[in-house]
Amino acid sequence: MPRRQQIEDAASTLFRERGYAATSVRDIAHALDMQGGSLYAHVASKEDMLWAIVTRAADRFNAEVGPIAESERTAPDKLRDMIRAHVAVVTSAQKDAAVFLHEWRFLSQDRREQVAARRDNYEALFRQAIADGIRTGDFEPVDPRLTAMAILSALNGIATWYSPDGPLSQAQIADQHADLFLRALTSRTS
Amino acid sequence: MPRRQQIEDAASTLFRERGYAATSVRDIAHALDMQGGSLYAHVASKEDMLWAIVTRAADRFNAEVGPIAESERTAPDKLRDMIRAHVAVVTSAQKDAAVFLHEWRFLSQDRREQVAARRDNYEALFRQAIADGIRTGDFEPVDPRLTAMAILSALNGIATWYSPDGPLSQAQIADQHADLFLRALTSRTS
DNA sequence: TGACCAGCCTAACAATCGTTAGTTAGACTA
DNA sequence: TAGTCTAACTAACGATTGTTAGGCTGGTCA
Repeated sequence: MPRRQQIEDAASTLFRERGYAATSVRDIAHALDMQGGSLYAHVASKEDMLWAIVTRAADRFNAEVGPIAESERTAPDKLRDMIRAHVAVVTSAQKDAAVFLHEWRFLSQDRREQVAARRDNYEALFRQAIADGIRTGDFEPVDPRLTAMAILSALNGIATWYSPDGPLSQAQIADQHADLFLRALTSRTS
Repeated sequence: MPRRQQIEDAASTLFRERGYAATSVRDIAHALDMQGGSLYAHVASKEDMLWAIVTRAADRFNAEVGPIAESERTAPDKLRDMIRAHVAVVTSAQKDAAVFLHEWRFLSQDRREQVAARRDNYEALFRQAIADGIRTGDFEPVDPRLTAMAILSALNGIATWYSPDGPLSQAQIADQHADLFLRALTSRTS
């Protein structure tokens, strides 16, 4: 594994455990048996490491969920698979996802704005799927914005407590969440 | 308002905006037109301010939701009101709630353990209500632990985006969430 | 063999951190 | 009036922060 990625991985671990502001450059270097200053042969700044992790995670979410959102199928089927894909990213790239979700506010202003924009686009995929389902009558007439936020908050919360050693597998967690929210959305007067 | 509480309020604002680790004691003092060292006439340490905010928020949640959880009524009615009460705290004590939810990990180990224990007790109220509803046949046979976590993650997420100036009132947000999750839980073969 | 190069080291920088100590000005109280 | 309390100040402490500069080492390639 290239050195640069080892550094980002170590940074991701520590940023997740202690938070960005409470993690020193020397902490990251020490995790790799290096000296603090040596990091700067590979990285321009501390914020660059955070930026790399955040974009990496954002790319993952878009890559996994985007194609599903753009596919042609009924809203319930689509939303179910979007939820599953989102959970898959949260659990399989857990460290990056957690850093992405909680530490992005420590980026510089313009980078922070980029993240906010990407995040809004991403949330719009869920809003749109929900709105489509309401239009076709598959879903109850809920507020798409509020509901999308509720779903994503619940799914993102998984990053906080999930453990690969836990009693529930990735797939079980994903399916149970998908079931829960589809039951919440699906009209019962069908 | 007593000076001590003014300090905690200013600290709550800044801890929420910038995070605990990225907020200096001098920042807090400056927000009150004081000098950094002057704070220590009122507060023993920076961590003490965080501790005060965190316990204050935890007390609020227990005070509002606890009595409902202990009351005697059907599971759906109980859970609906628990959700409403939780949302009411999140929206009305937003700053404290956000600090409680995101910054408690910066406490010392024993205090952190106290918070973790209280948090687990609190989540158990929701787990229990869900389990009761399943036993009586009012709710679908979901995993109570996972479902409680999903609900609380969604409700806590409100602290991130809620604004009193937004288009939705506290009550609307609370009701829509309650509706959503009760629909998700309520068996349709009734 | 000799030049090159990535990878890491040491040492230091200016700034900022949480915290302490000693002091001062004004308001209450005996 | 003298004494005490409150709330703030200034100045400094040792430690740690992100970052930079310059030097050393081991292997790669001509």
